Amino acid sequence: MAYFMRAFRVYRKRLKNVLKARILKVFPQLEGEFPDIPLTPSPSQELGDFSVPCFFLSKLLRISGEEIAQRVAKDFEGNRYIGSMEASGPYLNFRLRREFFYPLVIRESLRLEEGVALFPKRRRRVMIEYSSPNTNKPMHLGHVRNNVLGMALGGLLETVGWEVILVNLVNDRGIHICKSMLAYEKWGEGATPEAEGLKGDAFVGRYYVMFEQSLRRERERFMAERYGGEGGLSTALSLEEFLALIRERKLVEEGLLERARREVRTPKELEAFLRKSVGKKIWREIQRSRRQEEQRRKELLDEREREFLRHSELMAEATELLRRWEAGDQQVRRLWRRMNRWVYRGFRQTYRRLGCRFDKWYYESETYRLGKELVQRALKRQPDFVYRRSDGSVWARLEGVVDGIALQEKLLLRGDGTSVYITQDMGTAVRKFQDFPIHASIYVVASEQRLHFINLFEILKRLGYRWADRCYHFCYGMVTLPRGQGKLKSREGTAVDADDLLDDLEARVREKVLENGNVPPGSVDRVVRQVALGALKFFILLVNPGKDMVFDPGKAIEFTGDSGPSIQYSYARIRSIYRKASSSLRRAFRGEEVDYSLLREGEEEEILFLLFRFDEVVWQAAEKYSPSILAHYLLQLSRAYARFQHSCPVLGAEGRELRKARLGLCLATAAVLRRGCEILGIPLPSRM
RNA sequence: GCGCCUAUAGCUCAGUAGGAUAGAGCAUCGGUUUCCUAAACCGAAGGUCGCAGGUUCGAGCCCUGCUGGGCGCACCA
Repeated sequence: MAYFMRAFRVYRKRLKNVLKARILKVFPQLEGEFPDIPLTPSPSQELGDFSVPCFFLSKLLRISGEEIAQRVAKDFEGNRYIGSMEASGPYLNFRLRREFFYPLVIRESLRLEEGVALFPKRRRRVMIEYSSPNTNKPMHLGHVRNNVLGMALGGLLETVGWEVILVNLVNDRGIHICKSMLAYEKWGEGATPEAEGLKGDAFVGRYYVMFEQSLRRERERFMAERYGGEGGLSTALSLEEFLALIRERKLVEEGLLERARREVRTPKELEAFLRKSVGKKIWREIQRSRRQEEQRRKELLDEREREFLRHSELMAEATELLRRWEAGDQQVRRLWRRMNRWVYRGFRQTYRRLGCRFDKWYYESETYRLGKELVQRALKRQPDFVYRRSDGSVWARLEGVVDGIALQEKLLLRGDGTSVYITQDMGTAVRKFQDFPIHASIYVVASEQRLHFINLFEILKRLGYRWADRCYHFCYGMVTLPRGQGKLKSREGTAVDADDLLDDLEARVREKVLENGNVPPGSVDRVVRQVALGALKFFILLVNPGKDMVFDPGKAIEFTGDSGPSIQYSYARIRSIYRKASSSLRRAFRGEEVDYSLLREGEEEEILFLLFRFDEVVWQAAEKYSPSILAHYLLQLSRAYARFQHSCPVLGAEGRELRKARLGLCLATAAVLRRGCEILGIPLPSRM
């Protein structure tokens, strides 16, 4: 018995060989330079099971696809694999022999239930860094996407044979942590998460928000004092300001402006109004003026912000804490350790809920100095690449174009010798390859950091690390709130907290579970957790990682339709059928031959052909780093199963042989759903 | 100002390395339960695939331009 699932691949190979032989019989001149056959599922069952678009040979043969298809199909007599062939335009459609194909699909799928691997081991290790939270606040929706994608990617790579090392690089030091610490020192009055009945990370996050709020108040006072009422100036122009700007620059006639004033209520509407009413040239001029004005304001605001930060007492205190932390001040370190412990305790709970696994934890407080040494060494050994400026700062001379992006000089050490973000990441990258014999290193980090990683990998490459081009930034899009609410801002407390989200989902699931009453009381809690998690994860995994996604906390996650619970539901119903099957039927199914060619309904066929694609889908999802491919497939299978179950009775089918065959189909479907969900990190309850 | 990403049904998303008539779900309207879990099933309606060109037997997918949206271009992380 093979230790991995290979029958599908062998079968596809044979199928192609048979097709190739047939084509060669008709076109012997193709011998020697035969291209790979593009085998695709037929668009509809009426046409056939599989199709080959014959364009792929028309260049070689210099015959139209139509004629090729016709000549290949003509007088085909059938063989062990293929029953019949038919040309339809340039497509060669054919049907498989059921008596051979069906048992193959079902038996092979059932082996998944016995724990058979999908692919052989590759004896290669890959490290995946994901999650990487800051320890000053709880994880929010953005982290949830990261965690869910990280785990799913790990599952996929493991499935295709990699040994996967999952790591978390915790950002446990820096000014943001000092902000929480300062607020706690000032206003905490010795409170603890236990005393407040709060999760540790939520507790600490509260002080971070407190700091930011006080800072905002301080900013407002400062701006009001220094700049009068204009303290609250914003970058974007208000309607009045926009109108005034256009008048001041005499860009359009007074009359038009008056009309605009009557018809328009917001800057956005004014924009639309003007675009319609003025010529292209003037419109451009307006756009340019507006941008100019906004740029001017931005610079002004930035200058004022810098000025404020220089004078801010709170910031001064936070910076002082950071300085003492770096100097190893015992008291500060004690507080830091204490607060971080609280946070980790909270994080571990959340990770447990989300089903995250980490094989190794890295802490920036331990790794942040590593990069400095690299820089110092490069400064000596590669002066043409890494050099010091007169102000003491150290730079990398990056140039050229990578992925369409022109590289620029990059700061590696500040004038005072301290390291910056990229310096730390350089050190950690090297550390990873020292700690583990890994072949590749993947970073699951949001797309806003694309440039950072391009720079990082390029620097490592220039420093002579061969593995630099086996580092990969798995970037995923931002999670945004609907209706232009923009980013989730944890500072302002507008972020959707991961724990709150799960709590909310669980409450809704619980209601439904209790209402349905299919779950024994002792299992309700577990099932509720599984279904809520399935809903959340599936919602995220369904979306292509590269794309931004809109998350509407109120509406986004439904338990109906394209959702995790709908897949869990299909699975639960199969388990239910199996539970209700008589023991004699189960025995017969296990012990006797089953005639799967009895499965002749369209609904049954649809499932069989989907099952047959499972290994390919997983392979492709892994190859493309795209869990959404697998997620969509599972949904498709689950839908097909629901249709089948609606129209084909299993236990009530006519005849014991048909009952056996259908039971096999159900269990094969369950096996594939289970394995697929397992890969993605989605739990499947057997009742719900 | 420069660069990267993106634009598919009212909304949220798919679209398999150019291939047959562009698909799901939600929402809307209509139907299905003495039957293995109605978190389901069936049907209707909904589209100039942002706009304009180009490449070829063929383009939602590739190229060019334009427009809208997101992100980036820190001695922040």
